[in-house]
Amino acid sequence: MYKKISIHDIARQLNVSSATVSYVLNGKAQEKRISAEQEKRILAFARQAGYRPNMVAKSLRTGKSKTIGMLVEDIADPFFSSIAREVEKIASQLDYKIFYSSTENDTRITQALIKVFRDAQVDGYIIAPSPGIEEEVQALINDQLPVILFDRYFPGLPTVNVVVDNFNGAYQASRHLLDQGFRHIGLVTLDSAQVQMSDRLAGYAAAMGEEGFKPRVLKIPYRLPPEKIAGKIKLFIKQNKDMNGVLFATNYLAISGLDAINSLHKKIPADMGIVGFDDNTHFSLFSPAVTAVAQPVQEISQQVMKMLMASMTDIAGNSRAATVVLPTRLVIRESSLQAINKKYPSV
Amino acid sequence: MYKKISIHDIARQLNVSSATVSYVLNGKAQEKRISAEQEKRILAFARQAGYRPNMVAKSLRTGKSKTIGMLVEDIADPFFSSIAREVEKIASQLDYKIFYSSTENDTRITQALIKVFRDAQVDGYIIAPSPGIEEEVQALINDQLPVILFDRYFPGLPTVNVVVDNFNGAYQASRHLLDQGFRHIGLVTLDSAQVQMSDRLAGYAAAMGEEGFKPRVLKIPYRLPPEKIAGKIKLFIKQNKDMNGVLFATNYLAISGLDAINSLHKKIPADMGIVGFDDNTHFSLFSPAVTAVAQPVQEISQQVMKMLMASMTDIAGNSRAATVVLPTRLVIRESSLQAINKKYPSV
DNA sequence: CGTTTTAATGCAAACGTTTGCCCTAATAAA
DNA sequence: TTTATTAGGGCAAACGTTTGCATTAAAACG
Repeated sequence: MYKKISIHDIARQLNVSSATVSYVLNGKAQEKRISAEQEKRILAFARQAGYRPNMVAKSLRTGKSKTIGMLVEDIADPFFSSIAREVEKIASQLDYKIFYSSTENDTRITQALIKVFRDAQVDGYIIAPSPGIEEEVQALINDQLPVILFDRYFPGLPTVNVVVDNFNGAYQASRHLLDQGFRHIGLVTLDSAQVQMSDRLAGYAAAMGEEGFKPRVLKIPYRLPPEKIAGKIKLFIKQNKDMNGVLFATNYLAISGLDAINSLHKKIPADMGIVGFDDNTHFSLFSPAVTAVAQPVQEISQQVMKMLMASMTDIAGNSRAATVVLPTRLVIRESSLQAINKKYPSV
Repeated sequence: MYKKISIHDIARQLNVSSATVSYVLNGKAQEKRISAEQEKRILAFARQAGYRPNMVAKSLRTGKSKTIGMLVEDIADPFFSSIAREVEKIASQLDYKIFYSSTENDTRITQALIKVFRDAQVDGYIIAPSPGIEEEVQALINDQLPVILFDRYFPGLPTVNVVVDNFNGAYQASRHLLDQGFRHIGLVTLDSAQVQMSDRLAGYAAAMGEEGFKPRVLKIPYRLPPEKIAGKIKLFIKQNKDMNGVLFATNYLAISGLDAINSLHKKIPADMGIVGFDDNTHFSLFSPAVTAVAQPVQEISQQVMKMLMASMTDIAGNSRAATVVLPTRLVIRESSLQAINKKYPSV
């Protein structure tokens, strides 16, 4: 195995101490009053010898790893992977590396992953928390470790959170369907008590309430395979004969929902108007194109990184709990346009 | 800041040496003949004290980081993100963590990222190489570092590669279009000399050759925004009036292509049959559903990890260069069915 | 009873950095 | 001429492990 050159090797070759080399290489020559001449020599030698610092040793000594641990629900989910992409871009500019892992929204898995990150001494945590990890998150806070939660959070914990306005997103989507003349609207959501889901439910319910309609909600268990989801949705539709609109609370529920509606030979939007939560690159290519509540991926990522960097540079624990709420954007496409409007398919 | 307990702390408390503690904690008690009694004591104490090893220190001493660096073209691309997902799953079972980064298929970026990984002392590299990084890859090989290339590779380099049979994939797709009666078929591909692309081109050309047709190829420059891509494709179609079939060499080219064809008001597949390379969860929901050459994501990931682990456990440099070629699967949907077949839309 | 073996453990170096403190010579101040 | 200062840099500990090489006491051997 090849051998990398160390700071000591440089020191020996140049007859200086490794301290001097270290100072120079860290740009502290001035501050430490190393002569300009030495500085040149050392820099030149290091460059020519292809010196590369050993980050591991550096980490051991400084306690900083220049690494961030990021926990998402599923890195293959387009929402999370596009956030990961943006976060990575910003992180690399700031000279940070990222460990990603998928939690599958599972408590045990998430707990284990947090442990792994701790062992690896990551400098900061970016987490889309799964249910039941309040204690672990609290422990991170207690240990003064920088943590940002995103997409959802625990209302009781003093964390820094970055989320979208789920209530309004769902409210607007529901209002839009109502305004388009769909009166009997159902909500297909996850059987989850997580805040992002209950907010969406509340937003939907609020809009229904305004019209004096009572909500009809289908809650799908987590980790159900797509066919089963479609099956449940079919049943839901059959059991609500007069339902002529559906709001889907997540990306993949909408996908399964489309399947279900198609297989019932209902026409969208003639027979049923639909809106999905969380936009998708492909929704515009579906036929009909699917209306969706778009999340500002780039802003979310930027806020996450901004808040994380703030937490990391703050004098330990100085960063206050806070929740950044970003607006969603309703992207109106064909799937939610009432027949009367379809004469002008300008969208 | 809180302070984690170290092996020395345990040793002190228990009046043993840190060596003993280390042995016990690493399961070498037997081998090092630590008495069963001591073993119990130490294990019990460590557990109760919540001891967690410092991976950084461990890495420094052993030279192993239990970390893998993975370079993909774009983590937000569903193909790469789903591979990342599988790889992560296997890796975590093997107790490895993963750094992912997106190269954007850019030489400079990739070079920089490889440097970052080297500095971080990753134990192995999984790379979807961008053009122009032959030297860096060769350098990794020279330094006996475990490297697996996937999706594409450099035919000249003695690396371990995991790819799909791009030639046959494209050949079968082209044959399928021909067999469905589409005679004048174009290929929309990337302006890239990378092996996966040239293989797809060759497969397409071979099928055309069998029928005595001459290929018509549109090469799209890298990193062109979707609208521009669509524009070029429109032009391509206009300039080839008799063209009635198109094979798209990548996922996102197909997406832009659909846009282009729609805006020209051509009907798929009546006016034009199409097939995309690389399947997508949503292709089945498009209207018409899009035929695609599916890549075996799971197998790719498994092979990648298998080969990587083999490289890592081999006595340095013992792992021979090899190229694992996995078959693709043509998923036939409506977009490639000639009118005559559409009477039986059984697919 | 002297000599080997073996069982059970300890010592301390090493991994490559960073950093608080020390040292020496020369210059400036008094 | 003393005494402070300053410039320029070196020493060595420390970060938390792992591991080659002792070391010691008891047991086994001859």
